[in-house]
Amino acid sequence: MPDGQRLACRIVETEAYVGIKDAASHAFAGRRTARNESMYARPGVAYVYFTYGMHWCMNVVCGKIDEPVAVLIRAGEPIEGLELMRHNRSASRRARGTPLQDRDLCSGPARLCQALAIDKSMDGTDLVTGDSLFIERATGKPKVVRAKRIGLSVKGRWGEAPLRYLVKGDPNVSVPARA
DNA sequence: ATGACGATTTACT
DNA sequence: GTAAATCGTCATA
Repeated sequence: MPDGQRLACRIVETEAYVGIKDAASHAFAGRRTARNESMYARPGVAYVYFTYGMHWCMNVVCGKIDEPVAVLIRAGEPIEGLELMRHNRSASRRARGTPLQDRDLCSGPARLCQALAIDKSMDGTDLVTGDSLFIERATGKPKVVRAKRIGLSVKGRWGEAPLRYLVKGDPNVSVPARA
């Protein structure tokens, strides 16, 4: 990070967007625009997009070149640099808000990006070889469960597909697994 | 050029 | 539970 402080979290929740057939994907039906160009890049690249007029979200591109498959990073467990994360997060939270808990730092796709200071400048960077933003191999074998994806407007097959993956029982997930 | 909308978050009733 | 916040992007014309 700019001031030398390292920020780290353990990814505990993701969602897959599986190509041009996926009606919920930004690349549905082969849509390819300036915004989602990174989805067509080589695997390991970050696809960072802006949404709702105020939020950034990050994906990891997983498909081959020209094959727009990506995984949205939806939540993480804060590991390192919590102080700076709190600062990053409280910047946008309105003054009277409730105190920021640790679990509020990275428990959502836009929250996580805000805590880690991820924005458009990270779009298209390589998360495998990068040094300013990167992903490390996981340690341990968490129990992972599947669920329907969150926040989609599409109905039917692609709205119902269980393409969300989350660590069972982890308090940092954005929305608890439904019973 | 214009209008509708969004892979969300937050506050409020 | 509902609704506001807020603006870049994209489809249509």
